[in-house]
Amino acid sequence: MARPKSEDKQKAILNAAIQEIAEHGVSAPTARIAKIAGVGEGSLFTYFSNKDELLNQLYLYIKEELRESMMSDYPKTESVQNRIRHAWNTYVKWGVANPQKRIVLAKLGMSNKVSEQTKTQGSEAFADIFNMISESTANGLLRNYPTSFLSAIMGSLADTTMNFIAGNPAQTEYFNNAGFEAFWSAIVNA
Amino acid sequence: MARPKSEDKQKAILNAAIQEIAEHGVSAPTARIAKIAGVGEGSLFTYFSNKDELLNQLYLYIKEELRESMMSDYPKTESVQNRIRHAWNTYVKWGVANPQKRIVLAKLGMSNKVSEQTKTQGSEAFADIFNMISESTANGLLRNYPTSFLSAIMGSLADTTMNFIAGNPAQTEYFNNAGFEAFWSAIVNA
DNA sequence: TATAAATGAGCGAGTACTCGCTCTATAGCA
DNA sequence: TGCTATAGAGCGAGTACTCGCTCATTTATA
Repeated sequence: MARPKSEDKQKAILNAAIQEIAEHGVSAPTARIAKIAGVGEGSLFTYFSNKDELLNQLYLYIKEELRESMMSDYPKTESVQNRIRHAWNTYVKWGVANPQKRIVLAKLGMSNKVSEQTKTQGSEAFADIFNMISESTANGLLRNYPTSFLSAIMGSLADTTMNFIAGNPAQTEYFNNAGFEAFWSAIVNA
Repeated sequence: MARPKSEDKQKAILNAAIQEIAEHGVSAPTARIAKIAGVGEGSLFTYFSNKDELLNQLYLYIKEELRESMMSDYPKTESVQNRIRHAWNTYVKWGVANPQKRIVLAKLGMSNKVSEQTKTQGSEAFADIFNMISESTANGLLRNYPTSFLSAIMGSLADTTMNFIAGNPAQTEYFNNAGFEAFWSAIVNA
């Protein structure tokens, strides 16, 4: 009966926010984000009730994209090592291909503008990987650490790996392999 | 011939900045920092020419304190594994004892207000550890990765460990040992 | 035509930093 | 050992600017 909201504009705002926040931090002004998105500043507030809401939505938007990247061809039937390797590879590949999104995720995570609830919601998407690790710990294949600890180790070593690839793209293969080797040795039961 | 600057006030400002930035991020207002330090806002600018300068000095201030913590009883003559373990233990201990400083270091590091030069200067203090790792790689004791990569692995695994200890202080010993075990397995030559 | 999206000037609450002033530790002198 | 001149620390109201957000108006769609 009236003018409908446009999904395109919502995404334009989110993508503009990624650009601006990657470069200038979470304090990037809404005026600038709107300008880059090609909408009026007022419109930003018809799609997001306030800036905090935008930041929380942005966090979930990026996490969801990452999830799709990692899960689209997830090899459910292969060995645990192969599945973990697949998760590692797709994560690193995504991070290298999307440096801004990776930075924004990190900045948002540290910003105390993103609520705990949002963060929890963001990790739920990765339940498959979480469960796989959990089962492998029970098997005795992996060290008997809490699953959340093993996941966090994966995250931090993958992040470190991506940082080195970002600083030296010619060595992408080398650092990806070295990183995984270190990670696997760290978690596998000796 | 005139009134001398007070080292106490300078430190009061730096410590107030730690408190405020840990809680509210690098955008914590200078007015608030000055108030908590117990000095006039104007005085803040006689000790630091602008806010960026304050942030860079703060970064070095914290790094220096960390260095002292890690190096004060560094066992130069012991085995490599013991020295690395000592570095790990003192780092984790410092981080657990100084959660705010650890957060501030992370926030500053991500903020693009701290210059590359400052960051370089901040890592120079840890040359001893860097060299030890470098020699141990040459020995064949550690995996043949770039020393900077091995150092980064240590940093990120120690950080992850501290996060888990922070969330579960009763398990301090457990996570410290588990973290080191994972770290050592990750870097030692198989 | 009724409704809601779209807009950007405008608002008030901050922001980093300045400025004119006061206060005080020291140097120099007797 | 006092006394004073002086550089510069200390201060916080003021300044120019930026921020998130609103609202009156215009535009597009069911």
